[in-house]
Amino acid sequence: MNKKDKNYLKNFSPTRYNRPSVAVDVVVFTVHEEQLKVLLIKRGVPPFEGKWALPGGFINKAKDKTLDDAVLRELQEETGAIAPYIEQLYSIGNADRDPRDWTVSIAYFALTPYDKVSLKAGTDARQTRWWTVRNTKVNVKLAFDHNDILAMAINRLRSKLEYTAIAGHLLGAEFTLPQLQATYEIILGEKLDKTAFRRNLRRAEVVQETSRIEQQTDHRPARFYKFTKNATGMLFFPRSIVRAAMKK
Amino acid sequence: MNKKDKNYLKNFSPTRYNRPSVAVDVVVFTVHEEQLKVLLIKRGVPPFEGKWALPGGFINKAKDKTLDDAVLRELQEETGAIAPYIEQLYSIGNADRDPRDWTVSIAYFALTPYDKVSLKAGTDARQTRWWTVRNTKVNVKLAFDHNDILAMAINRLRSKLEYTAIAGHLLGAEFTLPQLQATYEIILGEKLDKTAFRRNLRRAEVVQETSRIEQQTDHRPARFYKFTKNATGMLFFPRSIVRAAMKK
DNA sequence: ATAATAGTGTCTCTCAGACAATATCGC
DNA sequence: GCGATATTGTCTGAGAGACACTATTAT
Repeated sequence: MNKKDKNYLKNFSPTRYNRPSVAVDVVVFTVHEEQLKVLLIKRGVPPFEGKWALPGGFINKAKDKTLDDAVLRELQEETGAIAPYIEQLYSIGNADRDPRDWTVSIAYFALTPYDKVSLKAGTDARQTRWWTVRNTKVNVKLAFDHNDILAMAINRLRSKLEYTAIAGHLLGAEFTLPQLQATYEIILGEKLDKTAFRRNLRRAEVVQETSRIEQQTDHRPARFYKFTKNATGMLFFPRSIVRAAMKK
Repeated sequence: MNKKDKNYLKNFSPTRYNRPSVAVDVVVFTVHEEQLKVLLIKRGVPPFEGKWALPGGFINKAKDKTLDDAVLRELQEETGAIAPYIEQLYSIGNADRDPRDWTVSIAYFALTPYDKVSLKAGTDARQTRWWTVRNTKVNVKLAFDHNDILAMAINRLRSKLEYTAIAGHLLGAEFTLPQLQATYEIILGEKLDKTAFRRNLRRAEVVQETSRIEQQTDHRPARFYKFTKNATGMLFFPRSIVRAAMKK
């Protein structure tokens, strides 16, 4: 920073301009009981009091150094959840989406295994629970434009499954290949070919055998696998892992 | 909105909380003289006075109804450009990127034919000009974290060429197939196979013949084509149009 | 042995990439 | 015709999708 900049900053007032509000919202997904689920909270304060909404809230300049900090903080505060995978989704901003003010929401989407989230029934009247996703919707009208954000997140999730292994973040550290394939099928809503699925996994070198085998099945037990790298989110397939989904 | 909401809003003060600043920035690309170019402006005021930067600026709640409004307004005000294709890129927000304040920037990227932009040398000291992109960079250190945003935009542009026809927005309404292929090759930095390129275009049904033919060439003249739909940005290929680029 | 699911082998048909052949302009 | 580039045709190897076959558990 040069001298002129310094001088300018001395006279700069951060509150001089009329600013929009800035919030972050998170779409947290999991898969449980053969269904794709999304984490929602019931709002305890206006506006939209009593309506279900995505977890989120306003940036706190004192607590948050970055946008990502804000997302993790809100998620922790509102749901107690720590999602192993988070990525930015889209930003929406306009004069009408929040009755209080011109508001920008930076939306994120996150993936977590079902059993990593313990929904403590908050001390206040607020409720948190998983809602089943059907097609690109939940069966409830959400606060603000959160139905739109949810639909976007679902589309992003589906298209990312085409060429990444991020669905692994919905399972535990070790998983069987039938489990992994079932996860893909649940989210995509269609059956995949076993041979092609495994061939693609093998070629992409994203999973590796463990010595562990399923116990007490009434059929041939499956072997457990784990992902090869820490950065599961960055596991790209050389070709689409679910080509079938691209057909139609 | 219910009664309780209304009552709440009456007492709501938009300036009560300490908010971050919100800006939009645009990475405008074109192709000219066999090179990918990006539109930059020289800053006329602190901070980073005299440094080159992406066009952009703060949201104006009075003038802008939406984020997209803000982008188009800033682009028009600062460069006189009207880009036929704009999409949101990414949002960056933290305490350090702008010395004035905790700032969120919502970055966009845009495509335009070279001759659609007339760079009027602004009445103030501000300069605007096209800079050549080499690899994922321009040969200058930009203000703020704009080098990072630029790199992101270039990567997004390249990967979008794999499966969409958006490069068409860099050309005029009518273009020859060799021109279109050359545009892809310039941006991707590698030669593409002519047969495969045309076969993919044909299968995707994204272009259609016109009756116009090149004039005064010293070789066989090429036919002009146009895109089949208005929404050129949404032209998806059933397969990657430039498979070669995925090899390596 | 049977039921049930895990895991593998293999065939076929499509298609990407390579390259050759042909077409059409100015000179 | 010649040089240059546009446009089309064809061959070949790789790989996706389909489906049959083998493996391993409990009963």
